[in-house]
Amino acid sequence: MGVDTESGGLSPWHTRLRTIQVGDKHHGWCVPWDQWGGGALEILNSYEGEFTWHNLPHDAKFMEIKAGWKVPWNRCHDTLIGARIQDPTRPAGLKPLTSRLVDPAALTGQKLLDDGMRQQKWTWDTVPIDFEPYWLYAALDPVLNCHLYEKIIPDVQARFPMVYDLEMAIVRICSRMMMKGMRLDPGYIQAEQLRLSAFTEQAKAWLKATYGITSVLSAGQISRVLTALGVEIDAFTDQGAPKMDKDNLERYQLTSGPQAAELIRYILAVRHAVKLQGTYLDNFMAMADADGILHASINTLAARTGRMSMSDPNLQNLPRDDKMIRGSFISRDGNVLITCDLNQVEARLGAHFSEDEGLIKAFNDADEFGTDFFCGVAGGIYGEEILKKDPRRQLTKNVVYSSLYGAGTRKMAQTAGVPFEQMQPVADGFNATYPGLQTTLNRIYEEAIARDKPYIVTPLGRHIPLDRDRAFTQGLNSLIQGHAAEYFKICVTRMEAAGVDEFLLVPVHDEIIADVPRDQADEVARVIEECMTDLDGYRVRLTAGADILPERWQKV
DNA sequence: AGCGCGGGCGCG
DNA sequence: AAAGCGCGCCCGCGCT
Repeated sequence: MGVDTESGGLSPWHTRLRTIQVGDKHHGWCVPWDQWGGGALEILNSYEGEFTWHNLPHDAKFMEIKAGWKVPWNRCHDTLIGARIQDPTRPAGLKPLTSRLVDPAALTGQKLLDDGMRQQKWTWDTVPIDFEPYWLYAALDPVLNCHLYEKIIPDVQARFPMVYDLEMAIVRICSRMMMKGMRLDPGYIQAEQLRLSAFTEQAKAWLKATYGITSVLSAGQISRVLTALGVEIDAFTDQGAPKMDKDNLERYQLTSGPQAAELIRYILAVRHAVKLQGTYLDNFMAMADADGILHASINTLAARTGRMSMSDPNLQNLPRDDKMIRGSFISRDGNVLITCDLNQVEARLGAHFSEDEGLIKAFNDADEFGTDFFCGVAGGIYGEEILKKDPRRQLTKNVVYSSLYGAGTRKMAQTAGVPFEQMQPVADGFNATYPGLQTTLNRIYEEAIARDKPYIVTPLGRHIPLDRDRAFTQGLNSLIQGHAAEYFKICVTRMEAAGVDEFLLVPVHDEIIADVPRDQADEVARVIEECMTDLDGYRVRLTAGADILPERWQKV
């Protein structure tokens, strides 16, 4: 049975459920929730077979929160998940997908509905349920979904069985995280908003009065003023516009006179303040529910590598070093927040996949003797003991990570902030001492481009497509990032099996945040660490470290 | 007014 | 021969 819902908007905490639709390959029913909701639930409850959805976690929120219906996860399929496993780069919306895989006519209804809504200025909340294109194509959705099911799910279950099982488990666990949501501290946020806007207003007034600059993001305005102040602009975007990003402005700041330097200092400070307030604080408040809980959306299969993404708002890119933004999130009463992240998981998987004896030994030594991995690697390159404060350690670290990402020596030097000539011997020394990574990088590239459409295969059997003209830089990184993503997802399913899934809040690529009653914190932190640890499944250990945060999402 | 894009910037 | 990977959100800008 195919199931779908229509609502007034995307968030069940801000909009209403309007219809529940059910259907099979030949019939679809569109049931208005207000009038006949009980009937729809009757249908769902009396059915004992398997359900198919397109973007189950989205509908699950409305079904559980608005309809009070418990999703029978073990009887549910998701054709969106299946489609993204088949090909993560293909448009995966219900209608584009159906038109491609089943019948081109699937797209025609969308246009009628769009035109009608535009003409009448209807939104998803106000379009009348009896507007024919609305109910007609709502009822069609579960029908299309049943056709899609046949094209996608058996194929995915046959070709990617472990990946599909893992992704369906993650959809279930992350749905629970979304419904739980994160608790905000509104007083704290408001105070920070006021502090930031006081600065921004004063600085903007100064920029306008002194230089006529009305926007700190306008490259045109800024470059004109800098030029007038004697700065020679020498960096440009692909389109030929003056490049006014942070790196270049900081460069001009160092080489220009005091006036230009002061101007740049203000521009960067305002940009930073605007970013913090606009991207983060304002959105936190705007998107919170009536109880001050923020239910950010998790896309469990967003990136082609299998990574998750988040939106509305994205909680995976909160500033890390400045504690202010993360401080907006607090534990529930009587609870503490726990964060647990995998230790250097990409570098460890790089060592694992490279099969390089030196890199593997460097990790094993570091784990066994509690020493620093990068000091060990640097020691191998330079043939002498390297201490943690030695600048050669940082250079080595840059070379290791850049290599995992397929960067060339030029980019390595740029990232490290050193001249090319200084980076070259380090890169050469690394490749001579630890040749496995280069060999693996080349092998993966050759294997991938030998295929009709280039792709790599992860240990779980996931296919990650590569762009042919970028395959060299994507290849090894896709394998590492892709397996890190699926390993992390496996860890999360272990947490569910261990019974701590009820505490989980947010997945951040290699880190999980949890909200735990204070008296269970030590025990849960230990369990989560254990779920993220694998001591013998790889050529190096995969380990994790948990921190208990007494109040806010801030390391102490 | 709404849309798409480029540029910019936050994270892992 | 040499080649940084993956996201989401904000604003300015040109276009419709």
